[in-house]
Amino acid sequence: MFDQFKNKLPFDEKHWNDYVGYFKRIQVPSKTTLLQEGKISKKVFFIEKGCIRVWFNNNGNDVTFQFFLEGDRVSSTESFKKNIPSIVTIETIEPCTLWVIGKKDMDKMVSEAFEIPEVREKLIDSLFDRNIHYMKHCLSFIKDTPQQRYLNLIQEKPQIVQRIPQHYIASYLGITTVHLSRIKSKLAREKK
Amino acid sequence: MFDQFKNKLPFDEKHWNDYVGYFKRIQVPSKTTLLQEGKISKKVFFIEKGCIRVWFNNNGNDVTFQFFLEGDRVSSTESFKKNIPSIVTIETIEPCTLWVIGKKDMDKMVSEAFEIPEVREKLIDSLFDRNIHYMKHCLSFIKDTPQQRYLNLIQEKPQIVQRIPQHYIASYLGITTVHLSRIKSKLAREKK
DNA sequence: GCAAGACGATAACATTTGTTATCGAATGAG
DNA sequence: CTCATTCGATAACAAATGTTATCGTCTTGC
Repeated sequence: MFDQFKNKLPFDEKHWNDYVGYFKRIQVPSKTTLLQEGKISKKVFFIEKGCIRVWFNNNGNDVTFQFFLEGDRVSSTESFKKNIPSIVTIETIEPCTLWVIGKKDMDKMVSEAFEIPEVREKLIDSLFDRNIHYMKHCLSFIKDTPQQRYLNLIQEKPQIVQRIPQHYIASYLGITTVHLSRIKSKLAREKK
Repeated sequence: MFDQFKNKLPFDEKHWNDYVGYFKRIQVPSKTTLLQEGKISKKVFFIEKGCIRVWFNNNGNDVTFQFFLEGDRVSSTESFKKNIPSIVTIETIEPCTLWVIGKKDMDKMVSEAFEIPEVREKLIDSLFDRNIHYMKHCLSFIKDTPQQRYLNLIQEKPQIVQRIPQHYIASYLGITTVHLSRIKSKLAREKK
């Protein structure tokens, strides 16, 4: 059942039995807050079913920063790692089935993983990959129009556009719902 | 003389003598390309004097992504780490005095640093810090107006606004030079 | 020192994006 | 099932931002 998260876990397939007991399966309704902004993150979530968004509070109106779907790992990484208050809120969008692991267990896993050179290398690589991902995300805001960003999103994560309420997508793209609506209708018109 | 880079180097102060020979001091004129987009990065630069920008090629017009000043370390991190073609170009803005280290030496330093737990921890922390930095940079494009981003830049790196040509700053902020000019004159008017 | 080009300010106009309001369809609680 | 609420589309208008062009100043190479 962990097939889904294989490449998101800091250990090798053959060690599953050692660690599987660390994880707890939970079900939560939609709009559940998994981590509140300002709190210190003590858990990491793996999504078996459902979707989640991570958002920032920008004096009152929320700014959606990332979406997560089945097979993804979700946490406020920096809060979790450094024991500092999270700057983001983590919230379910749909009813979710999640696997949860606590900080102590996760830390144990990670530190043991670090003893194995190739696993260590994989973990560090994933940090670099995250960096590259964020860089490109930034860049997209500088060089692309909102319409282009919307098209990119459709291309890269088509499920998101289908499953997720439009106002979350608009805030993710950095525009208003009205403008997103305009973009959609313009694209539909051009398609004909 | 390495005081300037103390916290950017992957080893402890007391090991300087072991490594100092790896670095070469060079002087280059302004507008020198230190790494061309598409090439694989084999060097890391440390700025003793001068400033540098990192930019993306966006079909013809360049998009400045980051500025670096005295004391900063500059490289195309992902290209350097993974031996893949760089997506960015690194270019001097002013005549620069730099310290350069090649990949083989750098790798040696890093792998040795990883044997020392507290240095390893520091290195990994810095990867997380980079992540947080990029996240916040992204976020700024979603939630702030160009004027606010300009004010942030003045606050965080006042030197940049003073030393760096305006068209680079405009592209860094994601706006045109004309618009930056408007923002500046508007701010000047309001100040009076 | 001079000429060519780079740089920054500004204006006029065009386009994009935000704001507010309205409407109908979809959704969810009871 | 029904009513209240949420969600998405659309319109009219306002504000922000881009485009193009012009001008004067400042660099820079020669």
